[in-house]
Amino acid sequence: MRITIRDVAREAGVSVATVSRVFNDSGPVGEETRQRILSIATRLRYTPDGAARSLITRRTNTLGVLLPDLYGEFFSEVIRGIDPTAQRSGYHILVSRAHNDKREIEAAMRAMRGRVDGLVVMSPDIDAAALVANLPDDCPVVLLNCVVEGTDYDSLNIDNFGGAYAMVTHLLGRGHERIAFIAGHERNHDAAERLRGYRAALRNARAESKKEWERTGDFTESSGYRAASEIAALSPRPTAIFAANDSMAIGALSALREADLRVPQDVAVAGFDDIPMARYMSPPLTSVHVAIGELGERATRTLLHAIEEKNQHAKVQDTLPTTLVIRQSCGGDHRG
Amino acid sequence: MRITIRDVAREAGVSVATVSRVFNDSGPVGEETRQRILSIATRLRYTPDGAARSLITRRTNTLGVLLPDLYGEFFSEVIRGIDPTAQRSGYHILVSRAHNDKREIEAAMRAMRGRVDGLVVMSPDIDAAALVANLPDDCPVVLLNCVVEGTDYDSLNIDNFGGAYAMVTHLLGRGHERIAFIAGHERNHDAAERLRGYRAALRNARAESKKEWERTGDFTESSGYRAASEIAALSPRPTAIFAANDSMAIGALSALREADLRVPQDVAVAGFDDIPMARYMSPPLTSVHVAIGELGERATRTLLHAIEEKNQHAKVQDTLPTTLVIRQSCGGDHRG
DNA sequence: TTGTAGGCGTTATCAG
DNA sequence: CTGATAACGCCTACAA
Repeated sequence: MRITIRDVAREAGVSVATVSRVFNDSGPVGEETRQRILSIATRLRYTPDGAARSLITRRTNTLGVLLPDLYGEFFSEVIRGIDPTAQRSGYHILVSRAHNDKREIEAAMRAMRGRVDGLVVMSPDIDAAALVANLPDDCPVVLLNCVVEGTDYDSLNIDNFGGAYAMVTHLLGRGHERIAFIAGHERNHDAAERLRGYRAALRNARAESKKEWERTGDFTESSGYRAASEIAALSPRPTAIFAANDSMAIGALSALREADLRVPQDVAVAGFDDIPMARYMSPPLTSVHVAIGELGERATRTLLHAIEEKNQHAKVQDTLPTTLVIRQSCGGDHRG
Repeated sequence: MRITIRDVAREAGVSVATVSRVFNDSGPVGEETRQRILSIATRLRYTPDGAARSLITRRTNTLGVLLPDLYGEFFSEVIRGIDPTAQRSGYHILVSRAHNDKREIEAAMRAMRGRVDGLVVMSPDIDAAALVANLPDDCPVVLLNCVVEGTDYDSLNIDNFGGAYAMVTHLLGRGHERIAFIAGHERNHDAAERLRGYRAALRNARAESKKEWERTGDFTESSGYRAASEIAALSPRPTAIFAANDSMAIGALSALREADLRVPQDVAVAGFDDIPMARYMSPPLTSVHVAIGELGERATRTLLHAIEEKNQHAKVQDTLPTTLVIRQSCGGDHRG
């Protein structure tokens, strides 16, 4: 049998109102009474029932987090940014994964409705704004890495374009004239932006570009491996390979090694994300650094703010900057 | 203004009871009435309020997941096993992270109380059974990778001992006589078991063992790097290094490369976990494979079962087997 | 400083 | 097949 506020009240010889006041600091209570109630409550192991409380409070103290079926470091780092931030403000997080399927995501959002005070939605493939339209107006939402037009929603994106642009510019500066690119799915927003950055940098520098230098992978090591194998067989062979994420870059390193090509002497390699493992690759991997944890943290802060303001605030679209991390896989510090 | 079951009932000209029956299949409703209610509900975008529902149902349809501050693939893979399994049975997951600090974990568990129908607790450092004692008896719990004695709780562990034992035996079989080990924190249960497996295999084979061959890391690449650097400087130098997880093994590969030692000719390297990236290392990393996703999935199944049975079932302690994956970092298939 | 009582949105138990 | 109505556990005016 679950013990309720009434049990505590009876035991303490007071009314439920007084016990409630103690647990919410919501009114004056005699110091002696408060202590008695508190000690009885812990003895009875009483904890207010969340459901009952939020029924009347209209607050669940829970943040919904909707993530795509991503794998690897990205997932854990985002959560690592979100959870502590939420906890500090007294919120729990309800996590849900959904494949990038419109129906599935809508189902997930519907299921969250009424169970959360706000939502962080990460859906790099689908037009998230359309999905979010299913939510009640009073449920604050922050869009993470989403395709979003207009200023109706708070949103946070990575500077994918800028990061890719900078990396290609760097490679050009090192004298590379044939730079290949391993892209992600074109439906994926991050992937598309990185590809756009690659193309723009080549175009602006009036550098050569060829269709066959662009290969498409799916962010996994194996797809990077395959793409790099194909690139290595081209002639003339590109002198640099830029992969749209580190996992694919690592797959590429593996493929080049098997093709008996030296990195960076024969082919330079660069990745995107700068996962912790990047620096331990052989050779250490040059990459575009993304502060994934900070992404989660900032999204959470924005969401908490929206909740405070009852969603009546000016929405803000923000972009998280990226930085180049130059290591030996593209020649490193000691120019070679 | 939030729309409730009453709004739907009024609009449809029926009582709330009927609407409720439609949404729960909990009684006979005229087909025509049902359709009318359904269409009105979707038009009004009505969704039952979770709080109110679970107040009377005594079910939250939510599973709590308490994880330590782990990072990398492990985290995402566990969730990847848990979430779909939970979703299929109509459950959400409430995720909480806690450092391996007794107070913090207790706080997290207290906060979950009343908000979840069951709990998956992963706490490899602390005696979880003691912590769980704080929960009400009627809240089913599954312990993941926990130090647990007795049979009072459902629990699931990785065969850390067996995996380490098998790997060391394999290395001995390849002729290695000086095998070093990079351990994890000794407080960590998984780490401790892997160390125990290493020692037992050496002892049972009457192979030499030295205190200086055992180094302690913390499961990060950098700690593996440091430990391997030290090991490389020993003389006589060990001919094999077995790291308690892949991240440390990868750090070790990096250190050996910088010390101009060839892998596997000068020093063989093996890891534990077999993360996806392992096969793309240079050289491809030999490892002990752990089906992390399956770990999450099985834990969830067990928990769902416990919830069905109202926790009145016979508790089961289970162990997930591991398998050796031999790649080139320890000589590979082509014996060398 | 404390108690009383109404209601939050649902489901469940009865009658009809 | 359908409709009242009493819970569920808690918060919060309002009254004392």
